[in-house]
Amino acid sequence: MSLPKTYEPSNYEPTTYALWEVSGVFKPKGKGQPYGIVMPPPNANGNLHVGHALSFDLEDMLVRYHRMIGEDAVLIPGSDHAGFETWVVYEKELQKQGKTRFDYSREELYGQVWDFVEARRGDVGLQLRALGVGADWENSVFTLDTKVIATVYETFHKLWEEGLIYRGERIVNYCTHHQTSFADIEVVHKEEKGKLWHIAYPLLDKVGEIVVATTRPETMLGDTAIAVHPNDERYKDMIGMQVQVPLVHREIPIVADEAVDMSFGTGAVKVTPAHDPTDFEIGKRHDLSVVEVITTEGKISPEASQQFAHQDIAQARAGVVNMLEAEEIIRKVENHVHNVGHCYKCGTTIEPLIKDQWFLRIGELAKPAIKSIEAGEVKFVPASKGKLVVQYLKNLRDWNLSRQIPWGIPIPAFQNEADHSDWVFDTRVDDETIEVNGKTYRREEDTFDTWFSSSQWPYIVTNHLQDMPSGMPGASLKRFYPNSVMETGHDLLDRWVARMIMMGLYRTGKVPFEEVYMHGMVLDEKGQKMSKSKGNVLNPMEVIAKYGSDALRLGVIMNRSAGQNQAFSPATVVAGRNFCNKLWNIARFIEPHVEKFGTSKPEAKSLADHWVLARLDTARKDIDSFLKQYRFAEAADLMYHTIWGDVADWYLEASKTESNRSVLTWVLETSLKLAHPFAPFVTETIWSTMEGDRPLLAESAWPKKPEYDIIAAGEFDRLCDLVSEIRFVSSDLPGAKQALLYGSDVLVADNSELIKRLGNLKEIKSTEQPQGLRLAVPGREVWLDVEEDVMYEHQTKLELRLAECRDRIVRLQTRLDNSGYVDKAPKAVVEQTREELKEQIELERRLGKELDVIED
RNA sequence: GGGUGAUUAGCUCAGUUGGCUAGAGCGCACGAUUCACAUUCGUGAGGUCGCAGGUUCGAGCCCUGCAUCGCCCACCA
Repeated sequence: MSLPKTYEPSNYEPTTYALWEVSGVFKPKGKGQPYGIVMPPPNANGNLHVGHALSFDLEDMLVRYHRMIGEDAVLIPGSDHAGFETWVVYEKELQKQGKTRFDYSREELYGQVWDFVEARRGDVGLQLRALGVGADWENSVFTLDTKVIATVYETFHKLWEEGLIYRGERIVNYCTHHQTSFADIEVVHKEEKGKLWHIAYPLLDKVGEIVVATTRPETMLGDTAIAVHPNDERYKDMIGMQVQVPLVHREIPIVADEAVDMSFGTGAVKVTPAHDPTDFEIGKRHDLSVVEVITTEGKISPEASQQFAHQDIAQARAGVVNMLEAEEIIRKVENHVHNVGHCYKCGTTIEPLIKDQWFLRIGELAKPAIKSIEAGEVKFVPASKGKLVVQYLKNLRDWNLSRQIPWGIPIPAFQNEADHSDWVFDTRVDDETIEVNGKTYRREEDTFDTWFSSSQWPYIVTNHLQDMPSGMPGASLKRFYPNSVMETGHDLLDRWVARMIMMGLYRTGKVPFEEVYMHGMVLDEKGQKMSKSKGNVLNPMEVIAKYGSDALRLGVIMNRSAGQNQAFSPATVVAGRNFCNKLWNIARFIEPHVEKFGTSKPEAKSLADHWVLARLDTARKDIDSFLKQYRFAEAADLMYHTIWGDVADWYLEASKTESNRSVLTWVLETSLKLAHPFAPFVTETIWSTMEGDRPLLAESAWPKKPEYDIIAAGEFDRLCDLVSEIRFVSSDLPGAKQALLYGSDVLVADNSELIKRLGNLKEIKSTEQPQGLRLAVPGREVWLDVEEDVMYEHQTKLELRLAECRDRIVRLQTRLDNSGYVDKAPKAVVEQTREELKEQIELERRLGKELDVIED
């Protein structure tokens, strides 16, 4: 025996992967129906987690399957510079060295982070290989590769030329710790307990005051108006009057604006355009001046208040409240729970600040995307995600593209030193200043939001926009746009998938992919979200080291449905590991019988032969259908049970009585093929151990329908029914093996050796004078030869079964007596019920006879 | 506040045009075993499918309401 007793994944996985890689099987062939998946690029800097394992395993399964059914399948890998994510990690490194970002230029920092990432970049590739992910490594793309930057610049330029890009002072979400702004989507809102202060502002045009309610009294230093609702009777008379801001004694107007909610607080709101998005909008409508109170460091600015200058926000708030109390103009303080934005990395409260940023107008881009999705040009699995994304696209506001971090693609824009409103597009981003038409322009120091480049990933990776002669390396990838399917986590629906559809349509006029499969999150064993801060992140490499890569794959895909979060289950991984070992031992059993591998044609002789061919063929068809519907867990489950149950437990056991080399060979080949997408390593390892000239399993063809006789296969089903009944009845019987007696029963007569082995019987004898327990199997004339007292013990069990059987008969009969059912249900269903009833009546008769014998 | 998902066996979960006695893995009980595999084999126990109504010949699945848990989105100061 050339294979050891148990499968040890770590002994084979690396060499098996090398086999694939050397053979070039993962590269596109250039002919056949294109099937391309672009991998959501993992962060180049860092380790994979189990969620990645799920994602990449699903992609790999799809690609392996489509390759085997003859398509030109490719998985194009990549890695992500992950702008902000990586920057956060690197900034911590800087901190350790006692440095900050301000000690270096943008170029220096970019270079440092590049080296930092480069040193760890290989790890991700190794981890992906350990997962068994068969990707086209030569065409791997890094998100900062020249071709990426070039395309991103083209896109930005096109958007600029078409007026879809603008630079504007807007309220941005600013993290004072990371010193950068964020897109709305990157802000995490949390409920916080705060206070609602009611503060009286004295009127200047008449005696009196107007009371406003605020959660942020310190921002009153920057108030430039009070706003009320135009329909609010309480304040109608005051609209247009001037009031005085306490503490700073600025005169500001009372304006009417529909954005004000009459029912909240006092119905009057202080307007601080510099630090609140709504206030900013009100400010624009009423042409209010803007006073910035809070700096990018999160301190009070000296321009706003000498008194509170350089204090942090909490301190200033306390100070302001104190002074207001001293002036006796706080009318009321309420407890108030409200949502506050936080940095998703460090938890710092996000400050809405005014900054000059680059924005992308979303409206015109979102419309075609919505239309395409609604027209079904992009199909979502699960379908509900399509509706969600449309909802999201309809409510999108303009996209802030600017990030104040050096690790990213520099924004290719320059500002006229003499005229700050004059900006030009230029890609010479390495020059701090450039000359255009005799004027000096200074470069923008900000970089793009990572998702701006990521949103263009499908057409960049496939070189779709590049003008390439067909022979050129990389030109062959063009046929993979639009991608066949985008497989990614449902958490990226908004920030990535929606944007890819928008940008894909914008640049190429085509949707970037035809289908989207969204997997759910892999939670920890207790069902909690995995996160670094909780320390419950599971490294897939540890799981692989313990159980093997295939076991991990089976463990994460089984028992899981699309879009649904689910806890990681070590028990399922163990089940996967055991399955691999089962396959291994199936191979060990069949190996001595194997004829030439790779060209086998099964010649079925016995009933079992016909049956196993039928079972594998049916399984193949059903796996096809499951995989086409992205029902991975069901496909894997079917594969698992067909191989373990049908092949191992029935067919191999049967072949111990009568073996058929050609069928055994085909069964092993076919099992390996069906299992390959789900367990690539162990199947390829076994495949390569067998005799015969043939390609690697990974490049072999998916099984085709073999020749078999459906009647013979059905006969074997009858035989299995009999064996199951024998086992069921004898499991209760005390003592040694039983003997089976039969009357005129051809199936039993022809297969007595087989039945004896499978039923674990002492012997099988033909008899004219039956005795013992008559077995209640429709169509059979068989008895278990047992002593009388044993029969009495068995009586209760029989009675129970008889009762159940009668119960069923009543139910079936009632159903058939119901004219509504007979008239309205499909004929086939009614027919089935009739058949069922006939069978049950037959069973009842047999059970009755069995009991009669005992009672006599 | 809006949206969305979940609720099925002791545990983790499948169950896609409504149709046989609701399934899997793990766990549990009983039994087996030199001859592919104890990472094994055989047998079994265990479920009013969250609750209440409705539609239907027929509902785990469709409709309405309720309850509990989760996730996402959101500029009520």
